Amino acid sequence: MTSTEPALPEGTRPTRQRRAVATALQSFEDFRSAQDIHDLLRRSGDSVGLSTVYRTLQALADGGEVDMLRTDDGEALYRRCSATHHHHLVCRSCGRTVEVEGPTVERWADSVAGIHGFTDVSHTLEIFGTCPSC
Amino acid sequence: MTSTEPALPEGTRPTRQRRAVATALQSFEDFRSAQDIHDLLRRSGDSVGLSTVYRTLQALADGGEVDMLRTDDGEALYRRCSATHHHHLVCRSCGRTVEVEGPTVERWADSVAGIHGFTDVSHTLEIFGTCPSC
DNA sequence: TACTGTCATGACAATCATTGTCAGTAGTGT
DNA sequence: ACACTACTGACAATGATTGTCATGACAGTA
Ligand SMILES: [Zn+2]
Ligand SMILES: [Zn+2]
Ligand SMILES: [Zn+2]
Ligand SMILES: [Zn+2]
Repeated sequence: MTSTEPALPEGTRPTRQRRAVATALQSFEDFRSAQDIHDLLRRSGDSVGLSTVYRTLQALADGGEVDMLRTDDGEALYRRCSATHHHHLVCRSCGRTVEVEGPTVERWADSVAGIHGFTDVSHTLEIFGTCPSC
Repeated sequence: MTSTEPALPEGTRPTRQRRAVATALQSFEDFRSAQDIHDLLRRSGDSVGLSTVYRTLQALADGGEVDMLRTDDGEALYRRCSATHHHHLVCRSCGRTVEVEGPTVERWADSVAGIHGFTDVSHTLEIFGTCPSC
């Protein structure tokens, strides 16, 4: 199976810049900031304006094509993930990330919300730790 | 049972300002930003410098006396919570917050991390939805 | 190909939560 | 009262993110 590039949002133009961002997202496995990715592109010769990097990442995140999480100090990090619903196990020191699934948790979250009468439910769940190599 | 004021960190002085912040935290049930709390204090006549509000909230959060979560756009929000480990069910429109516990989830998170060889594990979990009154 | 209307880009400025500075203030113990 | 610090707050600085808008690229049409 070939890993697929994040699909660009519907009704937008597949410009060089957007393609470059989508491709860059294929080149790492951990979560990176918009600025990291901007640097990555500049270094690879495929330079893209910082605003465009931000806009593209946000569009991809809105479309569910990439996952976004916030560091402890509020910075947004992005990562190309698989299409199915999952959560992350992230190494605090090197950033290595493993996708994990927890059907039980999903059910639990929905059920708890339901009991309290909440509708239109979503959740965020991330696990942090130190990976074996760190 | 009387709801207890968040305890000020060890080895610090119980100044008027810190007490004011701790007291303010008793006066609301939802998550509020440092600036919200700063306003609250100013309005109540118990004015405290903004830097001090930030510093105090961070100290309380570090000490586990208050919980902190990040909005979708990265802003830090604080709330006085109970002492036991729990998670939050938060109304996206009015902010009403319910503390929830999920022993199963805790175990699941630790177990998943263990399977992948991660140590020193922690996790974040929040549930969002629309509350009955919204 | 030339033309046209629209979307996208990027250099730059602006925002805004948060953090740093540091001289002045207020606990705390003697 | 004194001395020793920790604490405070007005203000400046930081830094990620967003807004601006003139210029450029795309797609469709003739
Ligand atoms: Zn993911
Ligand atoms: Zn690691
Ligand atoms: Zn809580
Ligand atoms: Zn509500």
